Amino acid sequence: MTTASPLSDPRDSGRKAATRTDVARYAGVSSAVVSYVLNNGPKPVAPATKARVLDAVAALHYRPNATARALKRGVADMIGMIVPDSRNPFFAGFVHAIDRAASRRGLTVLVINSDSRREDGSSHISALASHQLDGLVVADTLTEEERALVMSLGVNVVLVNQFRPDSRVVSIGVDFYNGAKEAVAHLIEHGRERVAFVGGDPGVDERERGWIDALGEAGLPPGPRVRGSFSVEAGYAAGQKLAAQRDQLDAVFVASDQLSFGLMAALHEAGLTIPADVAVASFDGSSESRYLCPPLTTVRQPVDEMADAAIDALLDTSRGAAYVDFPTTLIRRQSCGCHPASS
Amino acid sequence: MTTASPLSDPRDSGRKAATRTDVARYAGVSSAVVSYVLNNGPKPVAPATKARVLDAVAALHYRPNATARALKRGVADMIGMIVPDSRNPFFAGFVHAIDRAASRRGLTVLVINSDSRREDGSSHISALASHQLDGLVVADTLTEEERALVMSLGVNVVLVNQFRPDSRVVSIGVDFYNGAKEAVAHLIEHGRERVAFVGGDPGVDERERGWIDALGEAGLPPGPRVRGSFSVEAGYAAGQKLAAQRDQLDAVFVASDQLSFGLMAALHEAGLTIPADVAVASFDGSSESRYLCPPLTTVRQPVDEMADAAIDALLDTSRGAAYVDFPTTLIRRQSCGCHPASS
DNA sequence: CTGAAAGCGCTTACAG
DNA sequence: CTGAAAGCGCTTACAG
Repeated sequence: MTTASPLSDPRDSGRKAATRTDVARYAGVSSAVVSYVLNNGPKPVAPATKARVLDAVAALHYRPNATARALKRGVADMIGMIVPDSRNPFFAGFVHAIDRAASRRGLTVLVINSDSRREDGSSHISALASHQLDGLVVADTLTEEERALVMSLGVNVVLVNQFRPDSRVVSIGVDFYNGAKEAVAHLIEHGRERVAFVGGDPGVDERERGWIDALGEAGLPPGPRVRGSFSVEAGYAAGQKLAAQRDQLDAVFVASDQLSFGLMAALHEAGLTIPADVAVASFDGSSESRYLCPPLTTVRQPVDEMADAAIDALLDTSRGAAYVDFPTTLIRRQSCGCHPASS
Repeated sequence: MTTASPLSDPRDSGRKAATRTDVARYAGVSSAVVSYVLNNGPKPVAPATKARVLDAVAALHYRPNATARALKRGVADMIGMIVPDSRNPFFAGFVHAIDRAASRRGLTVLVINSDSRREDGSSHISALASHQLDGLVVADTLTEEERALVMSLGVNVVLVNQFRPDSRVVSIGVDFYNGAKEAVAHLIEHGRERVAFVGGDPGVDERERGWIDALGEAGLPPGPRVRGSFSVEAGYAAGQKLAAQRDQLDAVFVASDQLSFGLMAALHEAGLTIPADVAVASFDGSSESRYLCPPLTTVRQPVDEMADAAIDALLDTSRGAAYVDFPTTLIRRQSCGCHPASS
């Protein structure tokens, strides 16, 4: 049985890909010299020889085999990234930022969605690690068991956006607490006194604490609180729930843009006007937030800077465990009650 | 210089990862037998021996090296995917669907965003292909040169969602033409007579033809037409443009949900009511579309089915070049003028 | 049922 | 400046 694929260009079928040996033979040099030329070292090569090698590479359409290179060198010029769900705009943006930062350094990014692999326990993490990764970016909330596994992998790890940073590794995040506090304080400046909270699982989230404290400092009691997952659906459900108790709130602080997306849809369907009936302030600063109706006031996370720092930390192994907190920026748009700049 | 990283668990620092040889020695067998056990073949292994090997694997925390395996076998159990921008919800959904489909078959997906790598010409495609891929899913519009490169890679290729399918390979798409036609016909059923079009680059898009023909069959002339990229920003700009000539239209057919997202924001800002002033019908059926205000009427692409078919085509090399067209489904929500089901 | 050995395509220390 | 050779960690045909 031949492996010639009918899907590939007929002109190429049956023709095997050229290897370094083919190139060496064609150029009349050793395979070592081919490597020296292609890698610009570690040995110098005479210009004339180099030209011959390059000609051979072009003539044979030679493409180096990254797998063989990775096996020999021990690293694959590839970093792994674990996210809960890459469809979530916040993670989509983060993955993209990591991809750009990695790309600038000649690295490829291998992304694993844990939501589509949770069924096989933590084996997706091992599977990821088997690829000779240069490092691993974890943007997912891991169980203690998974954390232990990640630590034991022998690969550099950086945690991003964890609620509970780990003292054993580099963690990069934003100042959830003060970001949340600023947003809630802003709602209070608009005269809101019954500010609800919509967010994630109990106890782990600094944003919830920021919400309580901002209220407390203004002498206000916490409003209704709805916790769930960070999905649009959960936001929608929270919106329905809050709409049903609309007399108990005049504003909501939402822990993620994705949640706000669903929440605002539910509020609209219930006939509530934003911000007149309920003001909304959110968290993340996704690019979509600007296009919601009304445009969403949200606490921006500096995703590009965080991605850059994450890659740097991954590559610079001399750096010990540390927690790096990036500051957030409150983006004031209309959902909180601010007026459009142009009018 | 030691390579022990301060980022890894101190308990592991200095300890090198176990290899198949270590496991073999520990279990008192040959490395071949370790392979037979781990791969369930190709040779049978006595139960007692197998147990010893498994014990050794556990004791040494052995994890097979995927790179070495890929080098030896010639394939990496990995498929590549090229998308223009994984942040776009439509592509994010598609990547996710491909990831799930691949995951079910034990494959990993390596995603390349061409927008963050366009600068280096088509070298990102070669770089992708150097990883011993089992196949390549192309969800990006390629130049003729890039197409030629992809074809010459010697790797199975399937094109998804191309405006212009390629007769040389398997192409998987939806029936853009009839999907668009159905959406526009639906707007006409709502009594709209001046239906605008917002879409992509001139000439390449069957959705534009579907729009014209639906109008033509109803004896209606084409409304205003705005073309650009498929970004939210382009949709916003298109919305501003159409709002400025609001007297020339009473509906818009938009070629993608992402575009609709920006368009609706611009229409709202201009003080227009959807669907009262302008009805909107869109294309893609992203999960977000349901949460827009008002909920977006959109032509759904069966992304999961398409992803499954794409992976099947990639793996089944006996299948020749073909074009597979999936049917679309019109999802009627409120933006076209339909009333909510519940009221 | 088990093992010795070749080889996948690279890189690089070593020798010239 | 160039090359012969070892070796990265696997898989598998071949032999027992």
